[in-house]
Amino acid sequence: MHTTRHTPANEAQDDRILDEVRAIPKGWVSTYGDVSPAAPRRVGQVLATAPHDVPWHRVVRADGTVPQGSAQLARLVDEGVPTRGDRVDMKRARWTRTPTR
DNA sequence: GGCATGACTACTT
DNA sequence: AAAGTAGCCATGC
Repeated sequence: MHTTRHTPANEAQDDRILDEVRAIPKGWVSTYGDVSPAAPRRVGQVLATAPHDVPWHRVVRADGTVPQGSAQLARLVDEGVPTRGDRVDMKRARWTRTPTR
């Protein structure tokens, strides 16, 4: 099927990633693995160049640590995300998108 | 076209 | 609990 269309990478995949991140409610967080199980590293690379309407700070590591340090943690705390020291309390803050629909 | 890099994850010591 | 190792996808040189 003609492989990729026109531009770098599967634009669709990157778009889907951004869409997932936009869907994370305020006060909650998601993990790279949740956004893209097959390519968690891809998520970070996309977020690095993502538009400002994307709540990048709501994406954290699976163990609750935040890649962007205090800058990111401060935003999360400000939104009411439960934290434990310098990491997010994943038991309470991890958000799973709405079930298959 | 091969090799290194990155906002990762899971498994093993 | 912490550190090391291997696996993963796409990008850039």
